[in-house]
Amino acid sequence: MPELPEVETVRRGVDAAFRGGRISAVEVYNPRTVRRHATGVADFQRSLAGLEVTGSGRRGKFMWLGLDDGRALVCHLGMSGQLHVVTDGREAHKHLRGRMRFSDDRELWFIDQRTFGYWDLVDMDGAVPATVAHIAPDVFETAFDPGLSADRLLRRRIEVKKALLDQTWISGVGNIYADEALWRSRLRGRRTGDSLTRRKALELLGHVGDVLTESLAVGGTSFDELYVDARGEAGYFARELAVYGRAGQPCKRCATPIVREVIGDRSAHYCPKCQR
DNA sequence: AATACGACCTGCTGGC
DNA sequence: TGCCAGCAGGTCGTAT
Ligand SMILES: [Zn+2]
Repeated sequence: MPELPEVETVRRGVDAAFRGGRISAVEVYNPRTVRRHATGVADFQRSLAGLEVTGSGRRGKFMWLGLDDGRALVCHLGMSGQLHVVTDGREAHKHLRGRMRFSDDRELWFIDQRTFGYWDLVDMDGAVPATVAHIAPDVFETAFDPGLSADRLLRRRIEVKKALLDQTWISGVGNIYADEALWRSRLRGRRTGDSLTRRKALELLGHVGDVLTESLAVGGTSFDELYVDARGEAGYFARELAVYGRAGQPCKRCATPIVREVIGDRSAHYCPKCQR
């Protein structure tokens, strides 16, 4: 569920709450939460206790908290993950997977219905954690090079929709914003990368940046309680969506009913008239 | 190298 | 009421 705007919204909330904070104890309630940590749950919990959160970072949908031992706590939200700043004594959530207590007794809760999200403690590899090094820069990073990215897309034989979901090409785009960027570009997701002009590829990348920026400005997209920010607040971009989840409803440009199809085992939504 | 596909989960909805 | 298929904001490992 959470794509770049949602993850960035969460990161900002967590950073504001815990930058400079010291971790006193960590509890993991579902071992899957720490499945990527090779040395296991006990080592994970023990290693974090006593460390200070020095800051935070994000690349695409991967976010992390920087720690004063030089490592990072990588947090991926998967399809349904949330991080909540808890300052009261609220009752445990049904999908509470992990809990981190700070020295001032505030807590960071990881709630995740489907358990595709995870926590991991990893060494840094330059600017990003080692386990994030294979992910391409997102469109907001200074390392992002639109010309280079466009050129790479033009050499791809896969559908553009699939390329947009490939986090090793550009990161941060998921199923919602892929469909929205394609609609804004008047491109069908079925088109292959090598069928685009360079100009069109650059236009697509521009729309990716625009839609992510606009969504972030209103806290991201929330359809239900599965996505809320670190304070439990919903985002408001759902009302701005042109195609995602709008099958059968009129295109906002030409009133033709939006069509749902399947590309690469994911739903895809488009206007059959004004997307080619 | 690039591409394709199943696996990993829980829960909700709609049809019979 | 029960049961089952289908669907959901993602990524990774393995096989071609
Ligand atoms: Zn249209």
